Amino acid sequence: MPAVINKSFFLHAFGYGVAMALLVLLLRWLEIRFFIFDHTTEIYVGGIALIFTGLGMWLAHQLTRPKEIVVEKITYVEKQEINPLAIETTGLSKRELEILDMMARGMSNQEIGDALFISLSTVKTHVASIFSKLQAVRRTQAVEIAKSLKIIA
Amino acid sequence: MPAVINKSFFLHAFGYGVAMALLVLLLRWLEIRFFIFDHTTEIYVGGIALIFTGLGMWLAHQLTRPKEIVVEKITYVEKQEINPLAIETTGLSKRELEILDMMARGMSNQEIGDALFISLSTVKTHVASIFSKLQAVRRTQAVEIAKSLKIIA
DNA sequence: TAAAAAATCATACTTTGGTATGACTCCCAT
DNA sequence: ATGGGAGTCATACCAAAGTATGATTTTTTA
Repeated sequence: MPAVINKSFFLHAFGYGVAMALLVLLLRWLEIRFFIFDHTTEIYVGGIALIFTGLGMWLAHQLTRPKEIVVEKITYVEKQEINPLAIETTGLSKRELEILDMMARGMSNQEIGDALFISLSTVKTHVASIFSKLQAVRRTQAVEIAKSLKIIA
Repeated sequence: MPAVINKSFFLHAFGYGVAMALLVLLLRWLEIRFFIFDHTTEIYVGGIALIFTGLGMWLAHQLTRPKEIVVEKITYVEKQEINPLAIETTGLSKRELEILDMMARGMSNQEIGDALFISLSTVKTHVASIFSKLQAVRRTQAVEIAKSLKIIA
């Protein structure tokens, strides 16, 4: 709506201009009818008026145009954020999430176990649980799913 | 802004009315001077031109007064683009890159072989070559390295 | 055209990954 | 207090992944 306001305003303003011109012409015409003046001068003057009105508008437009432009730059950076809601949905526990993250970094089960001071068996159990919850059958697949779900970065 | 448009429009309309009245008076005055004091037509026309130029400029000014703000929204989206130069550096062949991409999508060696109509052995050979070139020892690691190098998306 | 690089396949072997099952402890919530 | 979830560990087995080596064919390139 606000976009067409100016347009309608312009139409109204133009309408006023036209109305004014018509009124002047009407007055002139009435005058002519009484005093029998030179028609050509009136028409000539009317044309001059119209032309210079347009010229004035164009001039003003040319003069004020650079001032009207306000540039607002908005920068959106798509972050690789995690989605806590998605984590809730999958039902992954804190430990599982931790191990999933380490898997995504290319660590082996043994390395994960060593880093977390837990046995390889435990890691395997967690991994199996992760696969189950993410409906994956391979760790690379689990990582891919997790990333697509924004569970991990 | 849109709420005050109608109000300001009426003010403008009133302004137009006053302007019209003044204009008519001015024209009358010029006319009187033209006929009574017998000035040249050039002066009359020149006056008309000046007046209507001013009118046009005023009109244009009125039209552009609600300072139309041009909002230029520039959106930067950080794309996960691939870096061809990095691929060059690693020396990965076209086939290896293809297989690396499939690995990243969680596919097994067998699945990759089936998809590319090549044997499991060939896939393994390619995978081994990929690991060597990316200095990885596991596929999850290779994928992580490849992604960090922007070799794959 | 000959050498190099890429792509293919195979066989044998080791390592890691993944599945299944069962069990133990701890915590907290009904 | 007790059942259930979370975390832990183990054993056993099979599948998949990864390593090593060698070979053939195709394609590229110097």
